[in-house]
Amino acid sequence: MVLQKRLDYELIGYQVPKGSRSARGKSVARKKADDNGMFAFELLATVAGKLLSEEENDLPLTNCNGKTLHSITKESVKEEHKDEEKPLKTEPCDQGSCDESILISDVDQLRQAQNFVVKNHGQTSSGEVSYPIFKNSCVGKSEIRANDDAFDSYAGSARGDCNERHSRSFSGYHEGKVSTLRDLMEEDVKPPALVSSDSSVELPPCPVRTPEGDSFTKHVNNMGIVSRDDDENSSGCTQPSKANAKAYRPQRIGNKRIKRSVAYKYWKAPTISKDGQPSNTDPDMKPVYRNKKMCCTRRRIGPQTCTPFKKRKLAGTSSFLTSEEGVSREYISGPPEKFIKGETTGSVASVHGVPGASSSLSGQKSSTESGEFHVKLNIKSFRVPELFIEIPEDATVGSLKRTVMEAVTAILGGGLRVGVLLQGKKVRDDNKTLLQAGISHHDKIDTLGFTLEPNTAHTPPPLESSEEPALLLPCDAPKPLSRLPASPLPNPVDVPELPSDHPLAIMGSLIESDQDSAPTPPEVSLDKTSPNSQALVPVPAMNVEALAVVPLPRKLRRNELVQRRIRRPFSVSEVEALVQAVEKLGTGRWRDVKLRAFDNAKHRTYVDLKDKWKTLVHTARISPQQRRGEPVPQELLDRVLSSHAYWSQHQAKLHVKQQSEACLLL
DNA sequence: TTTAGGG
DNA sequence: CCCTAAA
Repeated sequence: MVLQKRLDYELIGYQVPKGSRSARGKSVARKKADDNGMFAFELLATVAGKLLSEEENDLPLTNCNGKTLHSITKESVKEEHKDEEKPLKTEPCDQGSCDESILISDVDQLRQAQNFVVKNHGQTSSGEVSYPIFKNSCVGKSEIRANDDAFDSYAGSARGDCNERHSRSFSGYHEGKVSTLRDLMEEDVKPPALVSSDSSVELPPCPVRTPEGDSFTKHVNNMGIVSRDDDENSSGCTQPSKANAKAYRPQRIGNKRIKRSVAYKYWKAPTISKDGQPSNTDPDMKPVYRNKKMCCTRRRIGPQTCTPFKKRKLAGTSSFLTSEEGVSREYISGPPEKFIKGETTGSVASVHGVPGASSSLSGQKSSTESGEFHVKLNIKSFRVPELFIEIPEDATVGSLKRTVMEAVTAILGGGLRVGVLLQGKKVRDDNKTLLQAGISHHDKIDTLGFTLEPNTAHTPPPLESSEEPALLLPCDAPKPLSRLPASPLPNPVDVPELPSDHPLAIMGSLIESDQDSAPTPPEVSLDKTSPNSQALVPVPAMNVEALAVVPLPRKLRRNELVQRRIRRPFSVSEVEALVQAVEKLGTGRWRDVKLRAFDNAKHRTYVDLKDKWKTLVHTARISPQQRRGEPVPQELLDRVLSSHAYWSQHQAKLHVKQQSEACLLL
């Protein structure tokens, strides 16, 4: 099963500092195969945030060739919303040099913290999601593979925001100047091959016209993340970014492409612009172009800040790896707070996750504090613990189904409890906040999982301790997803929403489970050798990796052992044998009857035979219309009655005799 | 363990 | 079929 998480980021675009060359290493952030793709976004967001923070003020952008490019600031972005036609202006770099090292260090930090692997782009191996962040100073690529469907859905949702001010998505401004998560997002969507082949730039879903320069569609040449689109022609910096926006006029490849375009939020200009005016003062976000200085600042989104911008949320799911899943993916936009803190610029608001629980797709503006993140977790399925069922081969499929159902019911009948696992440890204190529990912490979030445990309360404590956790949902999931065999349960468990302080916290947690609709669990074994069937015995799933994480209390299982035996209706032949034996031995010698007629039928105990006789007598006394199940020949029933009468009398006689004897004794 | 009955 | 008191 898959656990889907939604993380909301605010980050949308950023201005690349002139001096930032750190990007030039063609370094690629690659996430481990088992990691969630979300990290890529985080990384991007972080980097972007760093860039922004470092260069709050307007910075000139240069392409690989050193040519000054148009710089885009948040403000410009804002303006652009209003006036799309307005071209961006190029600015000289006022600010001091930007230190490239910053970026690198950030990446390193991220890598350490998040287990990122930084590699050259080319090193990405199959099975891994590669997130090339910087191809080189001039060109950045982002490649992420994601499910198209998911993306589309996301895009669609984003689309709704298009009309709203500030909500417009832009993939980039001026060539190479601005790269956004969107770039990544888009790239992600397409398979690598497609990406590479596709040179066209994607437009925002909304009816947004790009100005001459198609600012929206442009990509940053210089640094940072550049969408592949730009790249297509030039692999790397070799290709100078096009200063002319026109050159980059986006091409629409298809609806799909368009849909994919992700809406990004714009950052509001920092409170203080270069000119010294607070940019955010303008509630309307009136666009202002500053030729010389543009402010790139991030604005905090929060009630207090009254962010004018609407946010768009990118949804990303950790399930990137498993495209086949068809799971909707959500992308995270915006860097974690953690990273934000490091920002130096005072005037700049840090990028942070969108607090609001508002659906990412909705594009609603979140009113929540910046510190709050909402994550949506969706457990699509879960795996059923192993069940061992012994059933005769002549049993019907229907009986098998019932048996399985009984076994499952026995396990789950008492209800389920949800357990939260963090790094394999159970979080027991329900009152803790996620932050307190450490879920918000990056380092600890790698593995967030859930367990579904049988509710012991209802189940009487049984005998042995050999139980295992009924259901354990491992978080790590990418792999499991792909290989889930599964047997899905009819009803997936849904975990609506888990708020988390940090979106990333949950990233690591991908829960997947399998569910198999099949009533017959894979584990079911049919014992052909023995005609007899035994009761169901749930086997602990401890041996399963996924399940092994946390041993659950063993008490739960007891009643499984005690599980009711499988119902095995007597066949006519059995009835015949029974009647015959009883006629000879009488009622009251069931052990002898058993040995005589059912010695080889291990699943028929003398109690069973006695019970059957009882029911036979009852059946014989009722009208045929009232009888159920396989009809018993009337002839047998007649024998049952006669025999019953005979032996009853005989027994009575004996009883009387005994009594009389007793009396005599007295 | 086996019986005998109620559930 | 289960559960159990009684034997």
